[in-house]
Amino acid sequence: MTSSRLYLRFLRRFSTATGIDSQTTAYPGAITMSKAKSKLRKVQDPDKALAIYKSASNNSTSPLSSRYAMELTVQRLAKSQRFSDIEALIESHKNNPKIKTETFLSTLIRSYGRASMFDHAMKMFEEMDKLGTPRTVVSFNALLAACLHSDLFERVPQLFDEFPQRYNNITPDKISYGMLIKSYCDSGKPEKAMEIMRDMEVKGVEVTIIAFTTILGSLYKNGLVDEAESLWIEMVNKGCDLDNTVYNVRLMNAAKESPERVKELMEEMSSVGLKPDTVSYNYLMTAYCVKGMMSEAKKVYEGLEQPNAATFRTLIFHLCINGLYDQGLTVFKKSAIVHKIPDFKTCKHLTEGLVKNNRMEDARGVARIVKKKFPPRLVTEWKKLEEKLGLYSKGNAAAVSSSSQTREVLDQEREDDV
DNA sequence: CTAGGGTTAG
Repeated sequence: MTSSRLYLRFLRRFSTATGIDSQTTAYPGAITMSKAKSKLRKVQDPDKALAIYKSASNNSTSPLSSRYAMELTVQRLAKSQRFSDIEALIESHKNNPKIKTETFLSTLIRSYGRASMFDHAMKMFEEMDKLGTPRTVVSFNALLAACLHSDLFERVPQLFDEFPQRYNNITPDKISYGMLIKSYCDSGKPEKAMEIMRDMEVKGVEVTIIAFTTILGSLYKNGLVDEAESLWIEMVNKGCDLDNTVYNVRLMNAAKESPERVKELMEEMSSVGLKPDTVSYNYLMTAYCVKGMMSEAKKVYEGLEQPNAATFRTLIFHLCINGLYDQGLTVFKKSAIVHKIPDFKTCKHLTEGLVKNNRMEDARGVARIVKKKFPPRLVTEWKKLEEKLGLYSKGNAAAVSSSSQTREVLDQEREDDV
């Protein structure tokens, strides 16, 4: 279920916001914003996230890192459908004198977008006159971003038509156009996005590498490979400053073909002076996975300095598909230690596989980690699965302690909590 | 002191 749908459901149930103070405890000791960020990344519990954020929010710090910390906090709250808390948190920033600067206010608009609360984002945008904040393309772009993150693709073209007319200080720029392009791509209309691109060329608005990348990815995803290839050629001929992300989009498509094709493209990347990154290697790993070459896939994983959440999700999922639950368990433990455990479906696969192989103790070990790491809503869901699998039914109840392997992971967790 | 938009779902 998307967070925007959850939000709509929430709206039907509640009409007023509640304060956040009654529900949170102060986090002991002030910490720096960068410390807060690294703590926030590890924490899923929305109350802990709020407490960490509050303990850092009063320190003098760069707007960029405080924005990031706020967005992390908002995302944690959103996962638990704590929309009134999100509102209270974001609205509390209106007391900051910086609210009169457009960049600061735009950050708040974007944060609402992170929680799929587009109506709140819009309300903040409309309040700008009252707050005395100038309104230019900066806040307009923030509003478009909030719209995209709220999955309201069809509203972006609408805003694009109406707002520059309504507010004479708003002139869409290359980034506004980039988001218009993305809205069409997200709604599965890359042709329409191509039209906008041509339109930009006529109007003399720069088509950035990011806009190109958006369209390229959409063409590939919609199976328009020939169109994608000719767009790529066009980009190269124009002398576009190619970067990792655009190559990664090409690798995404190559991964559907073969590992060899991926390696070929990665070599091309290197030859133009780019260094394949974790995302690039993830596509190589994926290419091996879809061919069932799991030992090759694992080699790619083991060679990674910084495997990310997608690395773990993809590898564990495919190990499970291939019945390699033991290896899946090992990789899962690794993912837990670095706070990047896979999604619900993958964890479910793994646990079911372990149960099927009578590895009840290991299955319970996975379950314990999952319950510690998932947001509350998913934990509820997870407990239903445990019930169904009979994870703690009699006969299994004797061994309530988790296996020594998974206990190590949880011990590590406790150290992190201090 | 000029942000902000793009890539991984099996």
